Amino acid sequence: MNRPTAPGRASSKPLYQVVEDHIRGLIDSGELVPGDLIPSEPQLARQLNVSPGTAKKAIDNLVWEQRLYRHQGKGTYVSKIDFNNSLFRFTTYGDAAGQPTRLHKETTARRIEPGTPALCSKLGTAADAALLYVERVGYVDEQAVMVEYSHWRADVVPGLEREDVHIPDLFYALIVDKYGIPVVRAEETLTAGGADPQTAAILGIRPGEPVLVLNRETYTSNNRIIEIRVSKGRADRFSYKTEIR
Amino acid sequence: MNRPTAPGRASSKPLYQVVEDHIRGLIDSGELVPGDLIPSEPQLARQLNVSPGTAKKAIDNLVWEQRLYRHQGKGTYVSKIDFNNSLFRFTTYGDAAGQPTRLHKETTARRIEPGTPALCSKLGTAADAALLYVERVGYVDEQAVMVEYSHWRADVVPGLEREDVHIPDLFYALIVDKYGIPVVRAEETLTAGGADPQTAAILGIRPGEPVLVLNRETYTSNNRIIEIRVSKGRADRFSYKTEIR
DNA sequence: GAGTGGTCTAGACCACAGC
DNA sequence: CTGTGGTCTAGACCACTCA
Repeated sequence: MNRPTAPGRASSKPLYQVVEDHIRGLIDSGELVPGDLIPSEPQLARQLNVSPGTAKKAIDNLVWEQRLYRHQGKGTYVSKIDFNNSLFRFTTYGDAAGQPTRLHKETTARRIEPGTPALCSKLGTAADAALLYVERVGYVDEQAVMVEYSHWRADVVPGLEREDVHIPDLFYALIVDKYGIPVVRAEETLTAGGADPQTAAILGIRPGEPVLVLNRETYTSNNRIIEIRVSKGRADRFSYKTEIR
Repeated sequence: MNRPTAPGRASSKPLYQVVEDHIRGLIDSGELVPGDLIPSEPQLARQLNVSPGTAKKAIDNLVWEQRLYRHQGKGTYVSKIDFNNSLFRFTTYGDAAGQPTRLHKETTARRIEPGTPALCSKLGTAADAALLYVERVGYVDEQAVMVEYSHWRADVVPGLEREDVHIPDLFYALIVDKYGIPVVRAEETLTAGGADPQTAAILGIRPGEPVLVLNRETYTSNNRIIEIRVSKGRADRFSYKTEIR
């Protein structure tokens, strides 16, 4: 029907990239949200007039990028965000064995309060808009090892300020399941700092002692930020490991 | 010659993984070192009795893992280690613009000295072996922002203790070029800590003030460690950023 | 059994590098 | 010119999931 290696025109882009862009568009536009099933390989191939192998290669690339995942016999889905990739992965540092002990979080404060101009600007709200503030403490073996200070757009999580709404360890499960808000990605910046008095009191260290500081901005569809979070952890209990090649 | 989808026997491993393992073996054994050209796709296919497409897929995977890189028209090579992937990437934090200012390093001390038992054990030497100690300071705009304390197996870098041997900013270029030692990979662990007196004096901060601490172990062929390094950087000048999806 | 992805083959033509 | 990797096609059979 159409010439095998015929690029649409003007040489230009490989066909599999056209397919990739098509899928990426469906995701970025919000037409497909995390957890959705995408069209099957043969369907995509027919829709975009390419061979099945080319459609497969496009999907392969997006699977590599972790934007999609496959399930043999069922289909290919849009990835859900995986906070196990967070830089704030816990590693039992001082403990004898090297196994990653479970971190348990408790909500220690939550309220609606007016946001600072900086926060509101990033969240894309009016400069004096009310925000939901949530403070949570992470424990390992009864010992407080981290604190997180989190600000949300109050309009996207109505009712969450009520004390009787339980916040699970995996905050985002609640957001996705209860509010149906697609959490698409997050950006994290890791650095070190001295403990402020509040943090020091919670973690049981002296003010000024070193802590790891993680800033996170969480995004929903259309590149909108819905949460800004600062986490601080005891330096003797957190570290991050990689391999360079 | 052999049945198309016939797995060697016992169902077992996909053919492209067999090819991957073969190449990985060549690399890990030191038979191929970083920079070497690997056999071409058709050659690999013939050697291992698979179709060219399968060989290509195996190479694709290894390229994705960054163990190989392709150069169209020339061939496929074994990757050189890329320390730009280091967690200690510099980000001009306090500076107005966001451009990554260049970090300049100077060697401030080097000598042969007996290693501690812990160091010698990791480096695989006798418990009291002499090690090469190198101390370097990193500057940005004349300001010291990081220090690195490094220990090397003295036997692999003979003569490096002499003051007249210039150490370039990219230490590893010297190791690879002058000594021909393949630097294969490195492991890094990032955490925070308080500045020790020596570090504090160099960085111009008060002892105990927070610094980012990066531990690195550098590997050559056959999984042998040749260097153990600790880097400490001013917390207000270093950070590490990622995206979670 | 129908549909999905997973593996594998066997070719085609193109673009680039180096002689 | 030859050899390399880069793209693309058109099929085969297998393994899994679900109705």
